[in-house]
Amino acid sequence: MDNQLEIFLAVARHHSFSNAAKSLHMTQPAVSMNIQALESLYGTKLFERNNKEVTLTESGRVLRHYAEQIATLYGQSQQALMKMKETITGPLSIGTSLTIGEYVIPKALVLFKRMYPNINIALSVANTYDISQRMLNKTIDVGLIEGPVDNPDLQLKPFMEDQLVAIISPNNKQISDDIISLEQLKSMPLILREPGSGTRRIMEIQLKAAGLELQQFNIAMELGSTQTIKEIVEAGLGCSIISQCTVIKEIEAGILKAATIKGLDMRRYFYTLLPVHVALTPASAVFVEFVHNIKWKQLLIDMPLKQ
Amino acid sequence: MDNQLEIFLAVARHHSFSNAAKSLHMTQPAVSMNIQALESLYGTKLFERNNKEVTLTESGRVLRHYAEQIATLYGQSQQALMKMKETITGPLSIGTSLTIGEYVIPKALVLFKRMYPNINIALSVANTYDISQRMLNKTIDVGLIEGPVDNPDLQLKPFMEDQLVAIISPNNKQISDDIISLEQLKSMPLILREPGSGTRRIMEIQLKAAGLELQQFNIAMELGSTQTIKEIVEAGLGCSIISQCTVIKEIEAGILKAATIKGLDMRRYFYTLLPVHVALTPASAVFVEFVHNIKWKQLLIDMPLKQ
DNA sequence: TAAAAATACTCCATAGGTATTTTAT
DNA sequence: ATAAAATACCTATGGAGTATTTTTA
Repeated sequence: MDNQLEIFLAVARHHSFSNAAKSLHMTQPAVSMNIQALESLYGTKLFERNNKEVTLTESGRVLRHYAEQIATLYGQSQQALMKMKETITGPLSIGTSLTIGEYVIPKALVLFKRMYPNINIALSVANTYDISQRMLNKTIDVGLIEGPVDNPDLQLKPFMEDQLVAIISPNNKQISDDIISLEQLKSMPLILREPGSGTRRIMEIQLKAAGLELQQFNIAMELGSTQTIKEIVEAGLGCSIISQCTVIKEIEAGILKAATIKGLDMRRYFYTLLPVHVALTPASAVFVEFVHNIKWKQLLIDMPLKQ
Repeated sequence: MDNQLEIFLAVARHHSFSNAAKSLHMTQPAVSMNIQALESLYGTKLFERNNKEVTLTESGRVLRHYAEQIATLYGQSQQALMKMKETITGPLSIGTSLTIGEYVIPKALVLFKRMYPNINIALSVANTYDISQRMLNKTIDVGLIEGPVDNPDLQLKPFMEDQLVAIISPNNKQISDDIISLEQLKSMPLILREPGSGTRRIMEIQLKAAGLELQQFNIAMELGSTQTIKEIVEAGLGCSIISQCTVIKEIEAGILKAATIKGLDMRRYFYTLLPVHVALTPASAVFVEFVHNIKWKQLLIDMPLKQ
């Protein structure tokens, strides 16, 4: 609801600016400013401040009367919209590629389930080809994948930008500035995802675009598990090239260090995969909507949900 | 009221983002963004956009139901607070010095009267001494003055910062950068307010502080009318030193050019003048409150009310 | 192709934080 | 002296504007 009225009500309830601030998870000066703004908006003092007690003025009491009604209406409107979402029910089968299924979707599903509690989600993780096949079999409703699928019965639409980054141990002092050169990369043991994975594919394409071959690098290992790669890099046994979104938490925590590769454009997109000619179930429709409109950056950074 | 809901209602009413934008005096992209923000807040599409028609979704209709109630409550709260202000009545006699009475107070009084329609204001303009005398006679309730009054029965409190600036004709190409040096000032015919005026007093004090005397300047005229001074300067017959707040409009319009004087701190304050031991009438109390809390800068710049 | 909405990009205002001061008991 | 609110100052974010692109009837 209107934030200033909410602050006003909190102050009225607590008889204190500082306590209201605490309850609202903001600082006391911020509360003061908001109340002053309201007071100047209405042209009236709303609180009497004697420094042991904050009490409503007569105008303040009048405003509280309305503010409380407004607050309950906001609450009711949210409940009503929530109710509408509860009417959307049914099973929803989602197929995702490995990276998305492990690192991108989990947090989003929590949010989605909170919004649509009566949609029952089944998530299966597989490679891009399998997902496209299941889509055609109609064993999944929606696919979330990293790369292209060439099938006239399937449609792709990007929902999120990702970027491959080089990751190294933060103990490695050679790399500064969050930028790494191709020469530096060649000099280090490289740990990669297995051939055929979406991540690997993008990397090969981009290297080719820059006139390079993987053979020129010192490939130490090829692994099917993102988690294993991260642990090996963390142990200082080499560097890897990997989706940014899989290492956000480790970078924040200082466990790993990420660097963009000079001269390479490592951006790529994640896509929703849908059948072209089949009508969506309501559950699928709202899920696809949701996936395309959610603010992924905020979600992945600000919601460090234990995975 | 909550701005986003207002925008939402406008779009619902107009069945159009662009028309809603016009009615709200904002741009179409701004409206789009606000609706998108609401939609992502509630996690639901609120409008169906087919490019000839914008219609509410079912969720949108639900939200409208509540938004309309919220809107009327906001309106009612304002009316209720307004009613309270209408209960404050009676005469209010204000005495001001020349600059304040001519250039500062008029716009504020319009606002004040709108807030407290049943307070009847009498404004008299006089010099600081006369005002202090009338205060002691109790022929005025509140004084607004530019300088100090030394009387134990009267109290002063600053309510606004002002600054003296040099003003010249914009045709004068010698002065650039909005800064003028004392040497440049000495070389020009100077038109001043009469001795004894608050403006003149401040200027003399500041010059003395900088080790200068007025005799060192080329004083061409001494006038009791701010308006006349402005017109003479506008005609290019010299420069003057005058309250910034008296020339805001002319500077905006490019009729006059203002410059701060290098090396001099020409700030000064305007004060409310009240009796120390006399209880204020409600009308006086709210007026003094009003004068101290109003955002003068915005008022003087943004509200070019024909004076 | 013509309208209306969405996007890209830039800039400025403002909201909120930290640090400090003022106030009142 | 102490606790609470106000103020000063700063920074970052977001909101709104302009210009442009996309959409779809």
